[in-house]
Amino acid sequence: MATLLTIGDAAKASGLSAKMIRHYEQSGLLRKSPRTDAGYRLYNSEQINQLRFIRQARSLGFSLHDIQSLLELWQDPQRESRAVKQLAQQHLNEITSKIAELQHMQQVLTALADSCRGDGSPHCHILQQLAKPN
Amino acid sequence: MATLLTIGDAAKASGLSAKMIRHYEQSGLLRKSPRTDAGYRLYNSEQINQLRFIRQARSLGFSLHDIQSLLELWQDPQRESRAVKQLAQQHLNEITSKIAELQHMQQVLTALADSCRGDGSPHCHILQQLAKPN
DNA sequence: GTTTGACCTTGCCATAATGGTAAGGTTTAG
DNA sequence: CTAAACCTTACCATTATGGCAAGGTCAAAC
Repeated sequence: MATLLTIGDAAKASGLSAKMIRHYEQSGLLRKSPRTDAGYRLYNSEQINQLRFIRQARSLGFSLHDIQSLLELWQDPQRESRAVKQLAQQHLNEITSKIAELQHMQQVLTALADSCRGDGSPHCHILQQLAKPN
Repeated sequence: MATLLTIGDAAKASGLSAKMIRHYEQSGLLRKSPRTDAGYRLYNSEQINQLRFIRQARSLGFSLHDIQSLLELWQDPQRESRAVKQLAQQHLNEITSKIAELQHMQQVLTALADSCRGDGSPHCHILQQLAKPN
């Protein structure tokens, strides 16, 4: 029953690109997959699940480095959920800082844009402000 | 009166790194600066102002590509503030989308983390969820 | 006058994740 | 048999920044 998919089908099934699947293999995130005689990679359903796992973790913004740890934890029956939660919490902290940073930019930039007429005249508060020797 | 600074002092005065100043020059953002006989770059106060302009635009998240446009607009007395405002507005839109994307991650990840005990047991809702064939 | 430390120069490599392209082999359908 | 649609590897590009190395320069101290 072990249906084997070539990389293109594995890509479709997982939502990743074939390019990225190769890249994950080459960077050690995935074990080298078996090949046909012609050298084509083949994926079984367990590996498709791993690819989906990776895609979902990527969609939450985890780095490949973190995902490597997550995969190891996932496959370790002896894992402590503490370790997983800690990874998640750290990543959440990074997300939160990035949001804060972007919101700060957003706030400053909004104020600047609001104070620029945006018409045909050369006068522009945005440029004035950027040019100020703060 | 034209006080000339070497690149290290220009870096200190502008808040950029010497490395980046060279990089900006090499990538066409800045004109090639004059050199001493020994080949040291020299910066006058006008150029220091440009460097500050760049630093401030970078701190608002503008790409170097956008900054090139901003610099050109800044130096063009015939500019229309419309053009500047449009750049700012586009960048603001990108910032806003990124914030939304990060907030979505934050929300999903917070819910996941909250539902993980984070203790010594292997059971972990985070891993379960990542493994689900969504 | 020489040494020394703090500069400066260029050039190359690395990062993170992804896409593109090119040159060539394989498989499948017509 | 041929053409389309796959697959393979290898290399290059992106974005902004940092690091390192090998070597030239300058100023101050001795």
